[in-house]
Amino acid sequence: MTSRAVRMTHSSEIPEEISGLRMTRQRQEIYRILIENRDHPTANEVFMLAKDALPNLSLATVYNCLEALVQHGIIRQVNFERESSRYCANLREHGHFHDAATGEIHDVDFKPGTDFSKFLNLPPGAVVEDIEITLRGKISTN
Amino acid sequence: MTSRAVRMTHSSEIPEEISGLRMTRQRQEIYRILIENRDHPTANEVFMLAKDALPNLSLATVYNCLEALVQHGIIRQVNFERESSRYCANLREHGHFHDAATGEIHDVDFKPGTDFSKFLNLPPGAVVEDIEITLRGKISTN
DNA sequence: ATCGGAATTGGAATAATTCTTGATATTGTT
DNA sequence: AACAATATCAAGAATTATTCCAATTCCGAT
Repeated sequence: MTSRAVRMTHSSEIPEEISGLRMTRQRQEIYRILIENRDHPTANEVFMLAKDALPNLSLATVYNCLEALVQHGIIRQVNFERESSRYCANLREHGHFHDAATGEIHDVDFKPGTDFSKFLNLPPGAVVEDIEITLRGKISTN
Repeated sequence: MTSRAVRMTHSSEIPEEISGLRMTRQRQEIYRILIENRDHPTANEVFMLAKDALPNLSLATVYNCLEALVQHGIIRQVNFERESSRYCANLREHGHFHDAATGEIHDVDFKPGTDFSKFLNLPPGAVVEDIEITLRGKISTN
């Protein structure tokens, strides 16, 4: 009873393979870190978090793994301004709110059934494949 | 009869000063290029376009000028993925549509009166200062 | 005309990411 | 199980956009 996309291993919660991508120890660990760590870490932050499980991991490998996971639609890459890329295991369609005061990034879900392109004057013939919504502001605590 | 924000020079269409920023020859030229050139050029593209009017302009100056213009709200900086920053003299609130096939970037106006934050589940207390909408797709010609 | 602060220049420095290469590991095939 | 083919990994070099820095140069106010 192996599902089409995912094959489970006996020893771990993370499958051996996800949507055609072989889940090596490095990829598993990096994916696990992103699942447990929802604050949109950078490649370097992932690298540091992974180091104690995989002491001789290299940063290049972190980049390779993140790239592979992104390419296979397993995680998302998030860019804000010209800062380092951040990575995110939340695959729901969502935007990001950047708290200018703390630097924190919060996921922002779209209210169900919202079609943003309805509110935009798109160029004629435009077919939208992807929409990215990023908000900047602060969180007032009063 | 000098207006508060803008003082005109006799020889050019571009004011000597805009919202408190002294418009030097370099800043004028760079601003002029962005007004005439609505395809969101990069700093380097601006540099090349400005070279014949200002032969000994340096790229660092282009970056300085663009930064000054952005800081004073005279132009906008636009980032897409991890590509070079692009610059844009269109100050209307708008998003960007990236044609994946041609690489072109089209401005996308918001339909009047649209409040996008109404369709987002923002974190409690969030005060939105800025919203950025970027679409990716292609333009079908049939 | 002079003085001081701002702007410009050119080159060096930085930082994130990508590339390269050789070593290892994994898979499919016999 | 052995082998070849392929994929992955590690380490460091290379790249690219951007920023920094120090030395002029420019401009406006006195």
